[in-house]
Amino acid sequence: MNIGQAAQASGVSAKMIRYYESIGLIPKTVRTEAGYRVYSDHDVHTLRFIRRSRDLGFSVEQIADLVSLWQDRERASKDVKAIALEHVTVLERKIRELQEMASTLTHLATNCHGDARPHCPILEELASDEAGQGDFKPDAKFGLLGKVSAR
Amino acid sequence: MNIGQAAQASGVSAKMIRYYESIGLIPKTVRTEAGYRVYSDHDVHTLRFIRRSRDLGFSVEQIADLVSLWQDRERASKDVKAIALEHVTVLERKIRELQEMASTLTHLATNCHGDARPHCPILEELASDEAGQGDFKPDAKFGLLGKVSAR
DNA sequence: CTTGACCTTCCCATCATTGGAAGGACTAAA
DNA sequence: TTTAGTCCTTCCAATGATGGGAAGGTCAAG
Repeated sequence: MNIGQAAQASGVSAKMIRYYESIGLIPKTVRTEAGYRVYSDHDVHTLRFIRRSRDLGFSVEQIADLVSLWQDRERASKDVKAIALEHVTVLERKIRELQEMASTLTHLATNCHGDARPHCPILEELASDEAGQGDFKPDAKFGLLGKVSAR
Repeated sequence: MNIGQAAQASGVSAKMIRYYESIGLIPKTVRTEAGYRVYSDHDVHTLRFIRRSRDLGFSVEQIADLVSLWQDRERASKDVKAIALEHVTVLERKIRELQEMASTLTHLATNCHGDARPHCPILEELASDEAGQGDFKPDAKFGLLGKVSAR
């Protein structure tokens, strides 16, 4: 099976398959004489596992751990559970941060007439000198907005 | 006031102030003879407005619009409200996506013994051939995970 | 033998932010 | 006045996961 077919069968784009190979998430495949990558059903199964993990928001690093646990028949289920729960913690923090933003904005928008006049509580809040959200400090890098999931 | 002081006073890092200037979010400042950027209290006020907007998860592009509305005494509050509500919509979608991930994972983790034995429903789910989450497809680029807010 | 669909590698862009290097400017103390 | 230390400058790179696209090789069908 070529990379395109493996992509279709797994739901992981050919681009990403090559990327995952380049970073070592999946092993280098066999190649045809012409240099084409060749995939087995087993490889597709692994790719699907990876896609599922991405859909649940796991990072590539976590996925690497999950894949290796998956392939380890001696694994302890607590190791898997720990990764999952750790991720849940992160997800919940992000959810709370987003909810705080949304509720603040919803509140401000509710108090904004939304007409042709210039008076606007939203701008007033953004421009106010007070602390506003107080100590609200999302985790720096890749904290709240932006990429939440793949695909 | 130098850039470092403006950074402290506004809560926007010196790095980001230079960046915002480079992309045109804020105008180029006056410079001293030696090339140092000089900031006024008014500039700091604008920077604080920007930081607040970032804290609420607005993109730089949206912030540019907000700043220009802020500085426009003829603005219509409905234009501001539209930006805010549009953003709320996006936030709420992300929240739903994250909640879906979290609840799926929590459910799976609940059914996982989390002991030294290898049996693990989490891995089983990730490895299963069924659709699993069905048509769950977060918006591609910067969909759900990752950067949710600045700072 | 040509056409079109596929594959290869390589580089670039995204988004906001941080880090660091190399070098100049300024300030306070010796 | 020299020196140390802190600030400033610009420029380049990395982050994380992904897509876009160019330039060129391969393959199957007509």
